[in-house]
Amino acid sequence: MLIRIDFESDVPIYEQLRDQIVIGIADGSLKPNEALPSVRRMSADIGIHAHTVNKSYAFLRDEGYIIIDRRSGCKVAANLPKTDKAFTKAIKDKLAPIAAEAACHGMKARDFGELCEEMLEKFGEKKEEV
Amino acid sequence: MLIRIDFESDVPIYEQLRDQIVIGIADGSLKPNEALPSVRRMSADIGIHAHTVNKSYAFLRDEGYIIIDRRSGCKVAANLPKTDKAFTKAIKDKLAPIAAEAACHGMKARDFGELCEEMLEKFGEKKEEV
Amino acid sequence: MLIRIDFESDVPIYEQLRDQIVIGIADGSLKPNEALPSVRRMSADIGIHAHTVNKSYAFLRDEGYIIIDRRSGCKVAANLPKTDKAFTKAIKDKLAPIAAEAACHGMKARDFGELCEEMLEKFGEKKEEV
Amino acid sequence: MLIRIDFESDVPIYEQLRDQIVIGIADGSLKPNEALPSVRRMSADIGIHAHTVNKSYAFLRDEGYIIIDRRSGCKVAANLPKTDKAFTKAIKDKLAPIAAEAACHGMKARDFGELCEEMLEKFGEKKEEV
DNA sequence: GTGGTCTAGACCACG
DNA sequence: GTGGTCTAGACCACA
Repeated sequence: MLIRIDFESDVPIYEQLRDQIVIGIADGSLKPNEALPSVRRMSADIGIHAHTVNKSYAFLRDEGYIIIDRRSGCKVAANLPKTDKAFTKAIKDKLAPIAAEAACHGMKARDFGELCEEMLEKFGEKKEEV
Repeated sequence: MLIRIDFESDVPIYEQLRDQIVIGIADGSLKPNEALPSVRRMSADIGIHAHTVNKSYAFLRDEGYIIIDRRSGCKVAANLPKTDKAFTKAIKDKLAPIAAEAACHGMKARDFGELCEEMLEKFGEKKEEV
Repeated sequence: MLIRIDFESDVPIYEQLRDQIVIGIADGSLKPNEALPSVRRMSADIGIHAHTVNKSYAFLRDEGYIIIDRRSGCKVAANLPKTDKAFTKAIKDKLAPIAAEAACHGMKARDFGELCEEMLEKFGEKKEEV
Repeated sequence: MLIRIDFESDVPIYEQLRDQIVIGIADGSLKPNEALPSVRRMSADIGIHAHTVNKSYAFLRDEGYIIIDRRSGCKVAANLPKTDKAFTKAIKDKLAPIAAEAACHGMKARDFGELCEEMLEKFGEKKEEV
């Protein structure tokens, strides 16, 4: 699980870290029940404050991606959350501005759909390799 | 062109406004060459400071969505930017964390692709109605 | 004398007009003693307020490029101002930020000098053609 | 790094500040990777509002001169932007009105070229001293 | 009328 | 501590 943070990005570091862990789970680099590096370890590895790692982990826990156990550390949740109505709505809200940008730039609905589909497929492929 | 700002949201107001204008252009509520409300007018309408509106407009101008004409204020660009390599990459970067979330929630690539495709189609439909 | 104004530019229109007239004098499109279009005519031709043309003309007069005669209209000055110490200093001040940009972008002094020299030579060539 | 702002000038303060920082980078007063004063510090030092400094910094960032690091504030970019076609064109556009003025004042192409060359050379000399 | 600049000062997120 | 956001309101240049 390689984490790459762009310190010059306008995206907060804790959010970049959270995103990359979610991507790691999606593509199988991180498997259910697999242990995550401890907060201290992770912060040392990528050179950021433990505080910041903590924030990312807390978000991931609240979203159901990971389990934080005071004694045994963190691990990826065995049962990842499922797609439900609320989740679909949340996804749509996040997608709306991006889809609008694509539409303004003259992208065809079909092409956009395929591009999105491919992105998910890639996660699936990587997962099988692992 | 109805603008709705969520003052509770952690998304900056100027970004919400920017997003909604892009969506407005995408769905045809705002047509190329159509005039936008003046900075003062918009700020009064939605109850935010003129500075904030200004910032949104400046972003939209830099991204090629609107034109700020020295004589007459702001209007939607006649020639919206086209899809190019850089844009596709930017879109993919924005999409990645969302796609990963969907994957983690067990969404099928096919379903995600269709969901995305439908979002763009909706813009097209609304546009034709207008 | 063809005038082209970019209404979307952040450079004020009166300044664009002033600049283009100076360029016209430099390249010989406008010769000493030649009459300029009246304020009214110019404003109608390029579709801007007479007020704005007036401002440009007033600047040009103050800088010694043109003569404004209440009765006979405007004409290019017969004796254009000469290079003196004050002018050289003014030029340098305007040049400084541009030169600094060039330096930061790794441009060689020699190349920058040649680029500048060529720009002036072009004016001279056009002048001879006229 | 001494900053001098002319509050009487018609050139916006944020632009004066931006220009002076670019000049500072050009002449070596500010070296790549060197930290810039924080927004607050700079605003206190030169007696202008933090907003105004912020605007200058944002411009410099967009132009590639400085890096805004989420952790430690601002520093001069390690890899300054290079001269490309777009940059050369931008330079020419900025140079055109100045060159025209020089031509009107009877300056020889050769002299103008040398004057420009010398300006860049000065930056180089100062840089070596540092 | 328009957008742009600047100030003053509050508040927040980030690290 | 840092930069970023937002408000409030003054003032200006432009057209």
